[in-house]
Amino acid sequence: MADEEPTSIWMQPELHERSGPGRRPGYSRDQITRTAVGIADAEGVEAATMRRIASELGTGAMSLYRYVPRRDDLFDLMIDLAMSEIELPDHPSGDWRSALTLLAQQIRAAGLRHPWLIALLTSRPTLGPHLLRVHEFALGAFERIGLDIDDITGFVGMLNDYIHSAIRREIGWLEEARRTGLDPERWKRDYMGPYVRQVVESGAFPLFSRSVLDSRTAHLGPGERFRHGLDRILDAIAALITSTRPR
Amino acid sequence: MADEEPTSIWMQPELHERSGPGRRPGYSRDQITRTAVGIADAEGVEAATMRRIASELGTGAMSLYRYVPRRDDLFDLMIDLAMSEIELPDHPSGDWRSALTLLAQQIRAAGLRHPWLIALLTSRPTLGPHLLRVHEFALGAFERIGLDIDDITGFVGMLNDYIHSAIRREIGWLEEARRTGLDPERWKRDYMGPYVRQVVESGAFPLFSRSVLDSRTAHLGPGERFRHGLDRILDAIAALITSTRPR
DNA sequence: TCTATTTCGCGTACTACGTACTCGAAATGG
DNA sequence: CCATTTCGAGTACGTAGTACGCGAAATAGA
Repeated sequence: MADEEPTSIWMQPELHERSGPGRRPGYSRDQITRTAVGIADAEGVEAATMRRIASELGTGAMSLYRYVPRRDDLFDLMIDLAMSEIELPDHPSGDWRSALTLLAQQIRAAGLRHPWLIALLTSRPTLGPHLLRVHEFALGAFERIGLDIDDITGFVGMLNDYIHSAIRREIGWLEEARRTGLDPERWKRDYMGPYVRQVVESGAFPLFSRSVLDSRTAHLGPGERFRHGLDRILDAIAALITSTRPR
Repeated sequence: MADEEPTSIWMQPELHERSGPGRRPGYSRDQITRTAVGIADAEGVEAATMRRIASELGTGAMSLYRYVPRRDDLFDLMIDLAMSEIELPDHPSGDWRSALTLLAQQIRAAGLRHPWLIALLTSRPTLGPHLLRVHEFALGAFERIGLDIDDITGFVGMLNDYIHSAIRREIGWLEEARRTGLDPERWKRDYMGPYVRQVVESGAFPLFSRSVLDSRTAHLGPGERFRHGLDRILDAIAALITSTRPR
């Protein structure tokens, strides 16, 4: 009857078990979302088109619009499905560093399993229930040591900023290679490599060049590098905690 | 003759003043990029289509492909044009904190002038000359106090993570409102507002709710909030510097 | 000045996207 | 069994990026 009010996907009820006449829905948001995630994992988020998802389900593209108002809402559902895979205790236990290290590694694992996740997550303001659950866990880790809510929010923000950026750095050029259709090794050697070499050899950016050439951490595996940076951030937060709350 | 090697846009020469027969180019990468930036600033990056840019220049879409191999390369050019507006001394002077504060505020100003900048910058690995210049400046601020190159890279990364995320937070939902076609006030009240209210009232996420309701920093203006978070990060870096380099 | 050669401008066209509209099919309550 | 309601999905529209190809323009050499 009336226009659907434009509001968050989380407020709009799913097609339900009703009482009353009429056909029963043959699909579900969850089923559609899982299909979309499967395609996006394998071929990139840009392959998860409405037509493609529908054909994977053996139906027509327009059928999906009975379940999801717009494609962007499907992105929100995909994000939250990925976040639902993050396994955390009901409440942070032990010291805050180990709780947040667990959190960070879970998010990293999800980000590697779903290379589109971080890009979507940071490109739209979304607040699905599982994202809220994870966020609440992070807030809880700091709350246990009695900090002000604004400080907590700030620290969780710092941590999130690092986690997201580090994952992006880890998969960024892999994704770029996939998008441009080259295999990653060729991309690095033929596409970006020559340009970086020219920049280095030009001598115009000596510190950048040193960071490319003289890195002692280059031998670290990706997981170790992530962990190293994470420890750095946690050190920084620890320092801020002791300095802002000496009373 | 031979296929154009797929390589970075910065390696591919512009159509030039040549010697030899043939027509002279009537446009330039710079002119095309400035047009694209103008459209993106006013109507969002998704409005800066090849057709639209071309029609703004009074020509056809395919003409642009004489100057830019793919639309993605145009994004790289747009990013670097925006970065070119960042004014910095040739070398960092004074203490590192004031140098980096200047840097951060310049980047924030550019990010507000060009609301698409941070989204593009963090969604693709790009290294244009002006981005390198800005990066080199940040590295230089730390180099003056005699740090190891890996530490410098880490600190600059921390700082960049904050700057980008903070700007994203500042303009994120404004951009989302524009994308969905609502005016920002209605978006906040009608779209996201009811959902957040429901989440808060459900009581399921008490710390998140407190961060929404009890924020003492809510009265701060955007610039002050940015500055406040920036000082926090610089404090954290300062603490790391004294702890990793007490010798 | 004429002409051969090179390069630019850009019209046409193809594929693929999101999604509005519509209506027949299906399933249930009475 | 039928009236009512809801789902499934085909068709179609507008808009992307961009491959292809050709006529127009401009210069170098004669």
